[in-house]
Amino acid sequence: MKSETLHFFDRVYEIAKLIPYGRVTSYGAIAKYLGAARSSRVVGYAMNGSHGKDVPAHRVVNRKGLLTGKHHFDGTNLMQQLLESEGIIVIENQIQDLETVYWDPSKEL
DNA sequence: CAGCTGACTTATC
DNA sequence: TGATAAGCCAGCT
Repeated sequence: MKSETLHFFDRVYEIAKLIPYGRVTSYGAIAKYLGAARSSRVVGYAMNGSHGKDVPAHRVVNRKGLLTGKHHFDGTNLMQQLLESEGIIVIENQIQDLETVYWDPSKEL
């Protein structure tokens, strides 16, 4: 079971890729699904390495539905544009109707 | 080589 | 009930 230790990043990428269209999830949700609910920081940090990959990091937000990582995107409101493009309402970097678009891997998977 | 920071979350005071 | 502290892993200085 130790071989899965370093796969934390890869796991995050896998989950992020599984996020359905028009849905979003939180770092903690992914972390919890991986068995490390308190390692949510690592999930966000993993997104740092998602650059150049097929990981829809724009679909991953914090527990409050706030686009905390939007600052890390190429432009400024790119993350919001992508979410709105999927039918998600985003105002002031905060997702509206979060409960509606929220996607929990622990429940859906 | 060693310590700090960071796209967060949960628990405690 | 609101604010503070600690925890986690990996990359970077």
